[in-house]
Amino acid sequence: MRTVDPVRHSAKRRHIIDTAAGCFAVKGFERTTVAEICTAAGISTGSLFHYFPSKKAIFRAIFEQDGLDNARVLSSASGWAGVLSVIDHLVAPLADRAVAGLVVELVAQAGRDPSLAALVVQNELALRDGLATLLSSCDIDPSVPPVTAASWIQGLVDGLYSRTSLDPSFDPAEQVPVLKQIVTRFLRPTS
Amino acid sequence: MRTVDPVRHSAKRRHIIDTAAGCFAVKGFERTTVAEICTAAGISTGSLFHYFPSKKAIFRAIFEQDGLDNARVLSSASGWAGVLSVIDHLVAPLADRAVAGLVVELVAQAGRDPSLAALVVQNELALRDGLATLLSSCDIDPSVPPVTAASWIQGLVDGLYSRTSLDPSFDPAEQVPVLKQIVTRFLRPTS
DNA sequence: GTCTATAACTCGATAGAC
DNA sequence: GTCTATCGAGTTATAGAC
Repeated sequence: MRTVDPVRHSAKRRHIIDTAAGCFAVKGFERTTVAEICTAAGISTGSLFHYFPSKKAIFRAIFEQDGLDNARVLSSASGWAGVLSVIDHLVAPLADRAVAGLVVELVAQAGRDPSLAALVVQNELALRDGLATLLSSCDIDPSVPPVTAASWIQGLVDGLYSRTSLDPSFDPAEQVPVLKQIVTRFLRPTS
Repeated sequence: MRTVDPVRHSAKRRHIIDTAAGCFAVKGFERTTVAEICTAAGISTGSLFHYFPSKKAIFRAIFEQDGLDNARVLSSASGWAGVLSVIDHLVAPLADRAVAGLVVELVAQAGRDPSLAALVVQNELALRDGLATLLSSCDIDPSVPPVTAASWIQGLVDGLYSRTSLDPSFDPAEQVPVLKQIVTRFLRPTS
């Protein structure tokens, strides 16, 4: 008889990931202690290490989850409206301004951990190719190759994150429509 | 009577800055030793510390120099051609792909050094405002505020750096014309 | 906790420009 | 003669091994 409910297990895992992401975003990776994550998540350290072997593993899991989320959103998107919905999904985390700091932490840690860097590259390429496939089915300017278009959508999203973290007067929520306008004028100049 | 030649002095300073920037770009800040910088620059450690009080000061000076360069280019630019020339200047460092790693180092160090972070913010805002002033004198879409347009040009340049460091198949030199096309379609949709 | 290796930084001396 | 640029061995702090 198995007493473990796989649904509960992954829900709890997800809860720890989300809580830890919030901590890392605010305080950075090194400065966040495992004890803080446990307190914030309302669990014991023993319980946490039942789900993750190390603090690094939690950090890594955040971005594995991110890759899975992107894949899910991509698979349920279609047409030009789908492209815009993927953009919405990519920028949604910025509703909490601190996540711009989380990305900074990611890049910093990736510089010190090649396997984390490999995960980042893998996620980026998967997103690029998924977006490119989606764009192929849209009525976009035929002079722009879909992979180029996809890369630049990623680049614009990167720019939104970068501006948010570097310019205190830059309000990402207010700038999302501008981002979509730029994408639209680039890829569908006549519409 | 002054025996110091200010031209020679600043030329040597500049030489050290450029050499160190190359080292930092390749190996990162912590992993490059001042001995390596000295060897690369063809000077002794004693000489290096005659020009800079610390290794951190050299790193900081790279971005102070960058801010000065940007200000110089901005002041000699005018009209739409000036906007494009500023973009050329901003992306020029990517001719050496390793500099994408230098900005990663900058972000990582800024996270640990508030005074460096302050310098970064100051440079970003100065560039934004300089670009906005330049754009005000251009014939751009009046529905886009110049400060918004300037921020997004910075965002696109950030995106180019970010894609270059994250996607090995992304060739920045080849993508610069695309960047300009995006900016043009965004700000001058009719031309 | 102690030890060692490494790397940032110091200092006194020297050479040469004015 | 004075003042500056240069040198490089020496000092000290620290990070990692055991």
